[in-house]
Amino acid sequence: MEKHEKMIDQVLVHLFNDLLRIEERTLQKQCSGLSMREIHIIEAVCRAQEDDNTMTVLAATLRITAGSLTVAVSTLIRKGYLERRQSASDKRRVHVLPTPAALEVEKHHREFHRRMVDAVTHAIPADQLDVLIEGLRGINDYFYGQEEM
Amino acid sequence: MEKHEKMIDQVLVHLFNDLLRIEERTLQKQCSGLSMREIHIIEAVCRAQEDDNTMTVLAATLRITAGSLTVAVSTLIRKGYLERRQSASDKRRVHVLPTPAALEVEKHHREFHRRMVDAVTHAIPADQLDVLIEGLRGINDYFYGQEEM
DNA sequence: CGCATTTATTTTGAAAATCAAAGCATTTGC
DNA sequence: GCAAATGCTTTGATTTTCAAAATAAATGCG
Repeated sequence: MEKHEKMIDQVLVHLFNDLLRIEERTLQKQCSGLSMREIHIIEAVCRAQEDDNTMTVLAATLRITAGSLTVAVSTLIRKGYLERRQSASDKRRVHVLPTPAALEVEKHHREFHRRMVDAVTHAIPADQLDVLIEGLRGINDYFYGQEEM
Repeated sequence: MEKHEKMIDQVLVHLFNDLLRIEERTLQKQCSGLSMREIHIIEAVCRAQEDDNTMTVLAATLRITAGSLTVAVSTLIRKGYLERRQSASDKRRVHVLPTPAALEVEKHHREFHRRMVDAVTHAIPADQLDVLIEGLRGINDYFYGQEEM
């Protein structure tokens, strides 16, 4: 690979692998007693739209089985981060809701993301930001355009 | 967040999360019978320099304990992907080596990376690649500069 | 309506991943 | 040489995960 390509590969794989790891460590430091999987579940619950917070939808979002999610949600309820509420219109459905403790976790999470984005916008001159954005959008489109790659 | 910032966040977190997932799915399709952890271990073994393929070094690279690696390597040996070889100069050390089957897995892996990089270089005009790389390097520096964030 | 089917979730049982701590063998340093 | 350090494996326990079975509710069709 050429120099440019090496750099891109480096960034795609190692930087972003590490970013995820740093995110994990940062959040776990602030949310002691929670595994990363649990933090992700809390995140998904907090971000879910009204009516997209059922077990099946959340499990699909998190890409785990509903059975796995049931177990995880149960322990998060025991730990005081989530609540179950049966749907009134369809009693089979269970809506999962965040407690204030969960919202606090999500606040840390959003704060982390904001700082990450700040790091980018400060790393590049404003007039080149557009170019960067365009490039990123290209990558985005490419990959979402052919997931079966 | 502004539009730009949303885009950056989207790319940093979701795209690259998804990329890792796509990579996993692609490789697992081609290397049936291997878990993602196993594929990562094979990758690390294939890429390790001579003498960096000992248990302790590999475990550090993979960020798992030596104990976990011992178990995983044992099953990969049983499956025919790896070999153990005791160091002649220091009999405590164990070098882990890939079999031809492992090299084949790694070939798929490199091929995936090459296509990923191609996707990027095709998505962005060559003259703008530098800006992108500079931005990414900025992220890199920022995060490695304050890992204790 | 009433019964079969589908849908949403939980439970169960088992497998895999992981770790910390203990154990073993070898090397290093004094 | 002997104590301490090093490199690795084993052990025992915990966590995560899944597939499949079980449960319960809704839907559809005759």
